[in-house]
Amino acid sequence: MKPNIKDIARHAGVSPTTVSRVLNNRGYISQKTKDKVHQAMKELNYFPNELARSLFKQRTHLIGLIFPTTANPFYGELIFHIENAFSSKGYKVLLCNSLNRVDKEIDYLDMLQRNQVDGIIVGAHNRHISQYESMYLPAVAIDRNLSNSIPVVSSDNYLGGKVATEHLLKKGCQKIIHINGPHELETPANKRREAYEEVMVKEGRFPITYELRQSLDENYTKTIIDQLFDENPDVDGIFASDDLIAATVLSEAKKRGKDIPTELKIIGYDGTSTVKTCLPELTTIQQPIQAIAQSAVDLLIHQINGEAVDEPLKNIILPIQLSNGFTT
Amino acid sequence: MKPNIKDIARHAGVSPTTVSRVLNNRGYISQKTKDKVHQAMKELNYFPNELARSLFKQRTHLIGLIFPTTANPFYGELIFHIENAFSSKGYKVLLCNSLNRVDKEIDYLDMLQRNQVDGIIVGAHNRHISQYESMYLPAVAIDRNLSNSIPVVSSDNYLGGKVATEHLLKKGCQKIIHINGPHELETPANKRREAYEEVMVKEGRFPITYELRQSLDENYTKTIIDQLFDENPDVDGIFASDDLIAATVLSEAKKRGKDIPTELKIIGYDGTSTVKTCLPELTTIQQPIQAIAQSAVDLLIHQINGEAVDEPLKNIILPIQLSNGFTT
DNA sequence: TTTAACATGTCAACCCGTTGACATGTTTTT
DNA sequence: AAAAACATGTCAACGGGTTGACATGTTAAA
Repeated sequence: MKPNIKDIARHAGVSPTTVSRVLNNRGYISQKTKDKVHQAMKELNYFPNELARSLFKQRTHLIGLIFPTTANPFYGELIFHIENAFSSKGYKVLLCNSLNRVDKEIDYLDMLQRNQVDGIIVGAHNRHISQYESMYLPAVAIDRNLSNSIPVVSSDNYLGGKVATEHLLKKGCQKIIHINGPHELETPANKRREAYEEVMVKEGRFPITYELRQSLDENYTKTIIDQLFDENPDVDGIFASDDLIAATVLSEAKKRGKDIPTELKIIGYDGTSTVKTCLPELTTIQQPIQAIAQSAVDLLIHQINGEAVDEPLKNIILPIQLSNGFTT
Repeated sequence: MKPNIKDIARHAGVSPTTVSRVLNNRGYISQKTKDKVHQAMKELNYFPNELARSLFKQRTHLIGLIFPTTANPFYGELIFHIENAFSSKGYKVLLCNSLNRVDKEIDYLDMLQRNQVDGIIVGAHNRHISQYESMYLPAVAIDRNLSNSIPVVSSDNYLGGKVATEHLLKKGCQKIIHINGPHELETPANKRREAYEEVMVKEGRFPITYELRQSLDENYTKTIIDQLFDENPDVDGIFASDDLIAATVLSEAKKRGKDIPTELKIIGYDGTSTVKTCLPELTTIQQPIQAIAQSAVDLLIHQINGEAVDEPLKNIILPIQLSNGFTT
């Protein structure tokens, strides 16, 4: 079986306490003893059992990440940066793909607490989940209000929606339509929609928002976009609430022979490096993905260390940037 | 502090053993007692400590995933399916982004073993790492040989390279060039290159492979592609070893005013749904991502359950598919 | 009425490493 | 020569659950 600390002690000819002292750099130990112990660990292929250590220390250095899915490039990149940042500070990350399903999110939350994670970062979107309120656990939300006490990190979604809409207006669009995800989820996209609608109204335009409900049908998005074009043959500007929707709009528009950007201008949202590589021509609102990740990680570690979260940190809003492409 | 099993016992007016029996469905317990215990757990917000359970049971239901980065859509999707499959079987997943760096991979491997994971799935690419040989731990590799005893799951990379090359030939390309990642890494792309080179030679053509070394420079890929076009103004077919490279080729070609597919045909590799959404027109070799994930997960759980891995399972090769777009 | 099956309790050992208290001996420093 | 620092050992409690052994009492089936 796996060797334990006693096996190492025996093999190195010292006491278990001495091994523990070497492992934790406590008290006085001679270099010779250190070497002997390290040698023994190597020879027996010993890995200190973190379960036992964590159990005693009441600290796991384990973080739970609840996100919709790593399959989406925005989350894939965000999670990458989050894991990176945690890893460099000695934390490990448990990955949970909630798929924006309430039942999954609740199950994961339960699982993470059983596993004694030191904290969680939640970027999933869902209807309100009450569990977060009674929870005693350091947490940071990304782009979502989980409870009064849980700080939120996000980029400036309202500004993003505003900049996108104003950009299309400035480019001369007469009929601008917005496509958005499910309204009932607490997504940041709602603020983008809000901004779009307010800017439109302020400019004396009539806002039209198409809603994409959650669907298992692969072609659902295409169907709705098709419908949008059928119902609005004169549309000349589309603001999509994320780049993948924008990409679908783009290809559907091309199918219909619409010239981009003369007949139709398109702007997306997110600006992931994946989409930038695949569709460098797409105009989009770029989120500061790495900065969001870093802020969330710092804020969580701050809490884990028992430091208070001052009011200004309760709601961190990071700047977005217009990334000008050829689709507008 | 967090309640423990004794607190629950006291609160429910039963013995700790009874609580444990309820928790594990062991022995005889009346419904009334079960209810009392569950009620107490709810009231005290109790989460059974998995560390303690795992420590005793010598089983964590924890799996380590070592992959280059979730930021890449291929890995993002693969990891999504892997996590999904594990989650449905009661396993949790520790995410490690190795960035194809040997030092990171070794550190993660160490960390995972300290954390007593039940097994690991490795999809990272690197030079040979000897640690895998001495390791006593169920493992599955994706697209890479880690050691003699560790089974490998992959899609048919040789066939993929062959199909891609033959496809370009069939479409009438006269000068086909291949672009590939770093040769020194043990990547599946090497088999794609091998197939390309063999098919070319068999057809009496001269194979030309451009190698993309690992680089921190964002524009490095573009630079090499630029160089490729400069050095080969007559190139009329490019087989890229992944879709993101293909996408870059596509946009660089457009910049040079090359008409796709008449002047230049492009074929990529991977066929992730992200790229399919962004670039539906791209011809590519589609990997069965979900099937790869499922096979790897099944195979690992198989090993964890102590069942032998028969010879045919040691090297699972799944079929690829040509996804015909408009770039060829 | 006897015998199972049911229901719950007590107790201790175990999983593995950590830590504080205390002891003992060796060096090194004043 | 005395005091301080260094080096290692022994021992037991602890973190939080699990499990087997054993005891006792109740209820239901034979």
